[in-house]
This record gives sequence, structure tokens and C-alpha cells, in this order.
Amino acid sequence: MISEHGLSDRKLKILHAVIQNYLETGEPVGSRTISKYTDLNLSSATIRNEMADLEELGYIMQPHTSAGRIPSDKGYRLYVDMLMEEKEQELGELQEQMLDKADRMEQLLKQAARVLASNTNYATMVSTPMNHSNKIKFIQLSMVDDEQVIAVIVLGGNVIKNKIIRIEEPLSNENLLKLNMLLNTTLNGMAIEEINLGLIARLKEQAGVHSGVVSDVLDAVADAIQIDEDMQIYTSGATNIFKYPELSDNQSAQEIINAFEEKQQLTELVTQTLAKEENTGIQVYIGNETPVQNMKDCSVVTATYELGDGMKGTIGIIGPKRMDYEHVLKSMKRLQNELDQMFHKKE
Amino acid sequence: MISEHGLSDRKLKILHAVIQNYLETGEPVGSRTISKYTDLNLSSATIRNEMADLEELGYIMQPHTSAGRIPSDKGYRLYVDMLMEEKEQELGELQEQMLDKADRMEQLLKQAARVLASNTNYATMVSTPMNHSNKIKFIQLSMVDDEQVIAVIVLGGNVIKNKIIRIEEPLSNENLLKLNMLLNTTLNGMAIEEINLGLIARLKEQAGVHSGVVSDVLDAVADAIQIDEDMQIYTSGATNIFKYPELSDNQSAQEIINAFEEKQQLTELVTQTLAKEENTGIQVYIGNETPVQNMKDCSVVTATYELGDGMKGTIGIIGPKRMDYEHVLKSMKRLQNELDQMFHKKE
DNA sequence: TGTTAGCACTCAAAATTACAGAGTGCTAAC
DNA sequence: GTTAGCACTCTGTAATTTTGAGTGCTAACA
Repeated sequence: MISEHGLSDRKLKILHAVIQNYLETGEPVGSRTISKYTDLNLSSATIRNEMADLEELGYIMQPHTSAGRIPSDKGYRLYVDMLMEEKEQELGELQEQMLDKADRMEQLLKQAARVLASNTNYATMVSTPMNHSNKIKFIQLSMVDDEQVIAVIVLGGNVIKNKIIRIEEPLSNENLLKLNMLLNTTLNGMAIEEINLGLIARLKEQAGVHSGVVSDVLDAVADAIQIDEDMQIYTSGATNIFKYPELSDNQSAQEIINAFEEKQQLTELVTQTLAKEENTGIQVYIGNETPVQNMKDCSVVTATYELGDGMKGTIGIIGPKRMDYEHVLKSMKRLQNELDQMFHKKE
Repeated sequence: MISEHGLSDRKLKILHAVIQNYLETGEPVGSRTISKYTDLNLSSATIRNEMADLEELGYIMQPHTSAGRIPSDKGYRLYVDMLMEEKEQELGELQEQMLDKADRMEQLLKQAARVLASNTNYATMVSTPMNHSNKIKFIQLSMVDDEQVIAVIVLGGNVIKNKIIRIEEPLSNENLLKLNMLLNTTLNGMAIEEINLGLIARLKEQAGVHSGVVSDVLDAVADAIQIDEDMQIYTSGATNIFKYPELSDNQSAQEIINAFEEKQQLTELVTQTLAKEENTGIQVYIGNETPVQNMKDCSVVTATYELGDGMKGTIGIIGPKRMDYEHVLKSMKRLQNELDQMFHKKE
């Protein structure tokens, strides 16, 4: 039985065994181990021959001449795509842990990252939902005192933006009312992309003397769409990488932790994840496949969750290439579901 | 010449030399090194005698029997308090680097942490200013749609808080106006501590049917004072600790980095720093003196900066005990000044 | 009396050696 | 096609030696 990757059934079984064994131990695995580990009833010598083939095909490799084999990125890829079966796992526990402190979204997401990290023993990240394409729901200007006006802008998913605007001379109540009216009638229900230069010019014209204020308000609106501005990323368990010797040398550890501290790179990961639409929304990057160069020695698993409003956020798990993919994918799916549920319950 | 610590001038010079040398190299320093390093013109044997005394007095210690000496916490303390002279340093550069991207306070502080980290090669943190004791400047309720009201609260230092409040039935414009009036006349200019139960009861009574909304607004106000809620801590250069072998073993590195990731402990550090008022606002914690247990093998230097409005924030530098105190203190003072300047300029 | 030269001693770190064990590839026999 | 067997390779570890920096102490010196 040969499928498109050109591997015999027996080779597949051996590859599977090598990878599973390596996932557990983190040590190169030799032919003798496999010959006992599997139900193939083959001698180590036979296994050796097969393994030599598998190495030639690029699925496994030797760290040095007389060591066992470890999976290559290609090997992991085949494993994740085809070989792995998903584990069963006890449910409910995660949810309980999460509902515990979940009074605010921010807290909730932080907590989610934390639970996921302690649940998997890998490093995790959760991004706040992003207003991908969003509509203005409400705009309001109010005088704070004689010199300052505050602009409050509410967007689709109840995302709120403020801006304090300095003015030279106080606005009369009447004028304030007019401005509010003008802004709301013109902009409400409008998607941010629809606000173009023509519209802006028209608005300013109608605002007359107060065109300065209008342009400040529009600045605030512009800020609101700035993705990086309003996307927060919560991380947890970065130090988990120290549990895996292959990632704990100073060099790798520094790179990974740096990526976690300066969230810049994680932002990129989120962006890429959201861009690439897949069925389940779950993606696995192995080694060099990752969009984040600092994590080239890791595997990265990402998933998206939705708020219904078109708001999407990302969950990520970062661990060694020999991560427990079955467990991770399972946990990921559960968290995804639970976040979905929670947000829809709140809705 | 003997001062209150009971050390002869010569012993002081030797201690100074030991510490300075150790700061540079990170290696235990021996008597022969000192005898060459100083202008005392003493033989190594004499130095040895003095060093034995210094060890007995607890200022220096030996990692093992036949090694040189390293400073103890007590030794560092003496050094920081008395021995150290401040270095001259070229000015201007830091400011330029900072003004670069400083369009918003958040960005500014992030940038400050970053600059400080790259300038000192230690890990740094900057906390956003906190409204220690703050007054309500302005409250405004507005209808977003038929089911939701948004409450905007502006506090002393232009800190803005929002809360979206669900209501069962729409408020009429008139009622909204009344409520706004009521809230503003009652609460404006009021310090948060002044809002007590009596006041709340009175407010609710006056609000009549809408007492529910009032209590939601007050909840939002309560949130506003929650320190932890609105204090953000930005960190940078956590990976700098890997530059110092004495902190790079897995154990210590994990602890420190964990403190940086879960900001909880840093929050404590900030609180303590703000509580303890000193002349310059700069404090040095050496080893076990630190309020953060995870950093017991480090030295922590903190400073506060002010926004004039009674808003205070904290800057922190975390490094090995053998950190370059002169440089650090200098940098700290400069950053302190520059933040002060910037915020007052903006004011 | 304080300073110094000299020496025996200590200890950690580095280098050296030896050894065991895991694993391989190849060959020859089944 | 499978397997047993063997020679060979390589790593990791443990044991051992070497090296060198540094100390404390003693005795001589100014």
C-alpha cells in the first residue's frame, strides 16, 4: 500500500514510531528501540535498513554518525498532516479554571493564556480581538473645560476610543450640538474604509470655523483603525521553554524570550495567522515554516477565535519541535470553542 | 583617618579597588591584582592581611578557600553609599533617541525603557503614571443606541475611563440631560476618596428610577481608582541578563524572566518605590534588600518621575549585583529629568 | 611595629585518559 | 527479503592529572 508520499506502510509505521518515541524522550531513537516498540516483529537490522531509506528521503536524520535518528521538519510535517490521531481528553476543567476570574475581557484573555500555558507546559500568547473591518457606531464630543474637548468614538465591537482635543476658544453649547449632529449623521454606520478624502473635505466645509476640531476627530478615528494600537498581546509561560534542553541554551532562549518581550514579532504572527484562512482556523508551523524568525527552532501552533462581530483574535502556542501535537491541538480547539462560547454568551 | 564605619583609609582604598575590579571582570579578585591596580605601593602580602580583615568585617568574601575575594552585599552597600563617584557622560543623545518616536505617552514610555536598556545593558521597566489621589474632572453619559449608554469619566491627569452600561429601556434625552447634570454637579472636582456611602445613597435617591445607571457609573469610577487596572508596565531588555554569567543559569534566569512576564511582582516593586519617599527619588536595592524575591541575586535601581498633577511613575533597572552603579545612577537621573521636562512641556 | 619575601598548601577549572554503551553499516547466511 | 553477527564510530561520563591562581603563615627586614 503506497500513497502519494511514496512511503510503504511499513516505513510509515517506523517513521511514526520514531517520532512518537522522540516526542516522549527527546533523545535520538535507535533501531533496537523501534524493533521492540512496534508490533511489526522485525529485527533491528531490518529496521536499520528501513531507517537508512527514511533518512535518504529526508524524513529523519542523525545528529552524528553513530547516534539514533531524530525527525526532520519534513518528518514532523508528515506526522502532523497524516500520522497523528487526536487524543481524548477530559473536558470541563479548563472552563472552570477560566470562569474563575473572568470578569473582564482583558482578565479573561490573560487568564486564558495562563491556563493554556500551565495546561500544556509550553509558552503561549493570546491577542485581543481586532476590528478587522469596522463600523462607526457613535461619536460624541463634549467639553471637559474651557480649553479641552473630549471626543469619544464607539466602534462596532464596542471598542471605545478617546481623544482629548485642545481648542483655542470655548465652543458654545449650540455649536457643540451642531458639530455632534454633523459628525453623527455623516459618519454613523460608516465603515472606516469608506471615509475618504472627499468625505473629509465635505465635512470640514460644513463644520466651517470648527474644521480644526473635525480634523482632530478624524485623526482619532484614524488612530482607531491602527491595528497595532489597539491590539494587545498577552503572553504566559515563556519560561516553559527552559523545560526543553534543546531550547534552553543561551542563544535560543534569548531569541525566543526576546520575541515574547518585544511583542512586535508576535504581532506579525497574529497578522499572518488572521490573513491565512483555513477551515478550522488552526495552523501548525514547524521549524523554518514559522513567520517569526526568532522561533525557527520551535514549532508554533496558532488558532483564531471569533466574536461574531467580525472581530477576530489569535491564540498561539510556542514549544519545541517535538511538542505533543496531539495534546496541543486538542487544547487549542477546546480553548477556541470556549472563547467563542463565552463571548457569544456575553453578547 | 577613620570614619563611622570603622575602616582605615587604606582599607577603604583596598575595598574600593576590589569592588571596582570585580565590577569590571566579574571574577574574584586576588591580592596581587590589587597590589598592582592601586597606587598604594603595597606588596600582595600586606594586601592579603588587610583583605583578611575586610573579610572578617563582612565587606568581602571568598567563593572558596583559595580564590580571590568578591564583594558582599554589605560591601556593595558601602560602595554605593560612599565610595562611588559619578561618572561624566555625554548628554543629548538619549533625548534625541527618545523624541524620535514620542508621539504618544505609551509609545514614549516604551521607548524610554528601550533606550535605557540599550544604554545600560541591563533589564529595564517603566510604569505608567498613577493617579495616586485624583479628582474627577468631568463625567458624561451618552446613548450609544437604544440599549446601551456609555459613561466617560475624565480624571485629574486627563486619565479617561469608559464604561458601557446596558439599560432595559431607552433614556429620554431629557432624562439623560438631568442625569448628566446631577452627576456633574455632585461629583465634579471631587477626590475619589471623598465618595462615600452617604454620598452614593444621596445620589441614588436623586436619580430615582435611574439609580441603576448611577450605580453603574459609580462602579466605573471605582474601577478608575483600581491602581492595578490602569497601571501598565513596559519592560525592555530582559534578555540582557544573559550577558552576565552569574544570572544566566537556568534557575536564576527563569525567575527573573518570569517576574518580567507576569508583571505582578513588578507592580509590587513600583508600589514600594512610590511609597518610600526619598530626596532624589532614587533607590538602590542590593541583593536581598529587594522587595521582589525573584530578584534576590540582582541589584535593582528605581526612580520616580512626576507629571506635576500628582501623577507619579517609576523607572527601574535590574541587573547583576556587580552592575555599573555609577553609570546606572547617572542614566537614571537623566531619564528622570527628561521625562519630567517632556511632560511639563506637553502640559 | 608594620611591611615584605618566601614557601607550603588548597582548591577549582581545564586537560587528559580510559571506558562503557548505544548505534550504525556491511556481509554472509538463512 | 530478513536476520545474526561483527567491526567500527562516536558520545558521554567518570576518573585522573595538571595547572595556576590565590591563600595563610612564618621569618626576616627596616
